[in-house]
Amino acid sequence: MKALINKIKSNQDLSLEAEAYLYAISEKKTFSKGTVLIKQGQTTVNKVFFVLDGCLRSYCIDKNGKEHTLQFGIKDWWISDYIAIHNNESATLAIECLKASTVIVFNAKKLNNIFTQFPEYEPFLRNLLERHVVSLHQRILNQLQLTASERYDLFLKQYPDIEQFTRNYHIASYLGVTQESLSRIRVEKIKK
Amino acid sequence: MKALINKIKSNQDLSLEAEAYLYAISEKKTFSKGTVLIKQGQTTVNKVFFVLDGCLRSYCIDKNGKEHTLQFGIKDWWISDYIAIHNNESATLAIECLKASTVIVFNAKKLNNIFTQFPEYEPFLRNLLERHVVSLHQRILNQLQLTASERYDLFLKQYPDIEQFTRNYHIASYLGVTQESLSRIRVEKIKK
DNA sequence: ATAATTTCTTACCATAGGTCAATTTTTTTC
DNA sequence: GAAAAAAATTGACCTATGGTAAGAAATTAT
Repeated sequence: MKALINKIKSNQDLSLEAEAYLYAISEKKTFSKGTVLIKQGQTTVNKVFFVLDGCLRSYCIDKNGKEHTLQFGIKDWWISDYIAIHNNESATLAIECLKASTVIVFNAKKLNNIFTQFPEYEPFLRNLLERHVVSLHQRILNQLQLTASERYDLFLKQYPDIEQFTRNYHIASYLGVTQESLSRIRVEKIKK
Repeated sequence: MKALINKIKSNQDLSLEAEAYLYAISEKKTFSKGTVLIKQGQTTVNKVFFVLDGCLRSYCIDKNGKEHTLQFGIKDWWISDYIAIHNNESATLAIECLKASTVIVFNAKKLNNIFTQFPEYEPFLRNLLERHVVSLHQRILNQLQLTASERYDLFLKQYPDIEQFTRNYHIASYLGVTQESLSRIRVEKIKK
């Protein structure tokens, strides 16, 4: 939790009250590998996670039973089902721990109300959202213009240590290829 | 401009000073079809556009000379090269008018500074960014799980009137297929 | 309106990536 | 650490989409 507070403080001041409130609406928790934090289809999504340590993944299962990974959540990242929260609908995504992970669990509504009481948090969130938008723009452009192999290279650069925690099909479903294709791509890379 | 002010006011109050400032940092302009508002590679991007009327498009040209459309900007949408603005680098995208368009042009820096003087704008922007993030999440998931034909169907639902303004290759490059493939998809649809 | 230009369609072939199934390898469980 | 389960690889084949090129159609410019 201190990690998050310090992160915010590195960019702006924070009153003691504001800091206290953040503690009040959150809870540090550790989950074992395989724990499902949000289940696709559950009727309400009211939690947002800040990752202190470990590795989470958000994904959906389509009508054919195939998984598609939207995001990996590693140290210092936020993860949740923002589609469900924002549209106030049942969970479109599942979130699971790919390894034992320590996260700060926030109540989504309380976190969203923090701004009415402590507008001082606004710049922090604005910056966070902006960076998120930019990274999503980048991801879409990459998906449009790069081959599967190039996307895999980029992925390894962006998440240099993640392969220890993920199964190949996690990465494949993030890149938008089958696990078999990713396997072949990996073989090609080794050859070179 | 009134349209934008009213939009903000529909969700919150706005002081007269704050309203006046918004006028001060913006300028309503009309551009003819084909006008390039941002050129890919230009050294600085310092403008953000709010579309009052018309249709814009942001896209990039890759190393093979192929275009990839990131976004269409229609009535009431914001459009710019947020990648460049946020990373403070030269333009990664181009923005052009697909038809004669009236937009409000904002200075990006001044728009970003508006919050230090008028924090009352924060909730509006936060909401805007959140919705944007959610729609980008949706787009990524769609790209991962839908076929080109399904993505086209969805596109037509999301932008019911846009085909009047766009060339087929604009849409194809947004969906991530070649213009020839889109042409074939369209033929299949007519058959059914 | 007519000519020039751009865009769209279509036919043919090429290819990246998908599917399925068998086998090997790795990871988990007891 | 052995057995069971899960994941990764591999091969054979398949399919959706891409590439090319030429002609048709639509749009734009004169």
